[in-house]
Amino acid sequence: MASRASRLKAEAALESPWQPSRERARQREIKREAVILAAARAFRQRGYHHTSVDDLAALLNVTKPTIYHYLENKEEILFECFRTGLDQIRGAFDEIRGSRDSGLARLTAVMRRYAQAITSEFGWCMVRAEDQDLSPVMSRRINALKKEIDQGLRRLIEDGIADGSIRRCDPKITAFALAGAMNWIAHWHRADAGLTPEQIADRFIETFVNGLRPR
Amino acid sequence: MASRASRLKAEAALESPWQPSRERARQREIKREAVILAAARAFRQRGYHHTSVDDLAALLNVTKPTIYHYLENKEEILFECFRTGLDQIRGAFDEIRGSRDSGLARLTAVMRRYAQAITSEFGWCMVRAEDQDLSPVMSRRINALKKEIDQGLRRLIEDGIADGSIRRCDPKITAFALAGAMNWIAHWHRADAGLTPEQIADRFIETFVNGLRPR
DNA sequence: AAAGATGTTTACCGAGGAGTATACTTCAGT
DNA sequence: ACTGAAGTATACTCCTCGGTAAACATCTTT
Repeated sequence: MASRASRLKAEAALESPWQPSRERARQREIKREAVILAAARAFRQRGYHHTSVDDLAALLNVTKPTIYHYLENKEEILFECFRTGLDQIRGAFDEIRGSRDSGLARLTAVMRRYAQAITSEFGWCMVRAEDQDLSPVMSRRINALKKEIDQGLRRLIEDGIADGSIRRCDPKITAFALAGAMNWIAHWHRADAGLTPEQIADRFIETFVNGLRPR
Repeated sequence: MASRASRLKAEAALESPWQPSRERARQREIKREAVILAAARAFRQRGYHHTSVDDLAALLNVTKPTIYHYLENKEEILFECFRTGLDQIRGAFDEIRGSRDSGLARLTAVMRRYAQAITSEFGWCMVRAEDQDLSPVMSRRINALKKEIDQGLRRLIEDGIADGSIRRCDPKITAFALAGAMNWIAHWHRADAGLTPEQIADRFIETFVNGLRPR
């Protein structure tokens, strides 16, 4: 909507001599991210549908049209929260890319970062936000990211089986179990009390690695 | 459904001189439950906030005030969906009450029923519906039920440790991991394709019991 | 058959909230 | 200082949707 003008502008940005000053663009980006962070917090606390754009604006000491100056609509706000969280987890996979550690070692490394991401401000959005609140296009983009993470987990499990660090098992179902346990952290974890993300991750790893049956 | 109704009618006919009113109360209960079931389906498919009471009414070929004749408000509809799902899981614990099996054996029995409940129509409501959509009073009731289930899992794990069927571990964190993996099934399971609840449960049990490390 | 209870509908209300038209303000570059 | 772009606010619009009043219909009891 406001988009046509700004899209055209964005396209022209590299060509035109009248680029907005670097500083201004930076400020804009900072503000945009502030909106997204405030939204992630509010969504986690009150839920998406119980947080109005006016609420967000009030949290940032501005008014609603200001929010719309930085983001197209409420859906885009949610999408960015979603994406930010998922990107953190994808980052975990980037970090172990090229590592020569065993599959299991790499898997546990990912799980530690995973736990951090899930307990971050954006954890809620990743886990609780619903497809239904996103347009089909955005929803597909999110699902692609989620699938990437799922495939990454399976791949690590397969690698672990291949190198002998992980017992022979069904990578798909094992990945589901792992992801489920991790994602669910967002439902019960409270930052103010209890275990740190690292502690949770370590105990989950212990649980999954050793199994319930006595050895 | 029709068969169930007529069976109940036959039973009532033999029991009571107040047969008509009994029958009526029964019909009322049946309709009330039909609303709840339709709601559970719709919530799972479209989400709570994207399902209006008018939508529900349309699904049942009635109008909105009819819905309100059977349930106080939309919150109560959600609450009943929630409760129905959670009760199924609580039922799993009732079934093993008094069993002399090992802790691990009882735990796996519960997990099988748990998987069934989670993949039922009401699975979504248990897992995805948000506290925020319930009044504090209802929310507390739901949380009490959830806590009961959590305590039940921990108890089984503790029993298993005591009787030697389960490795020494932190019951709290283990219960969280188990519940998380199970609850997450609601996010990826599609009834029309893939594994049955029993198959999922069995593979999860295998995963948790044996662990990732080769034995 | 009348009277009441139960069930269902039509037609409405009012709140909340997403999004916008438009005007005012600030600031960067000339 | 002047001009245009960027940023912000005021003051709306419009629509969805939860909930309800009151009438209409049907069934039960006497």
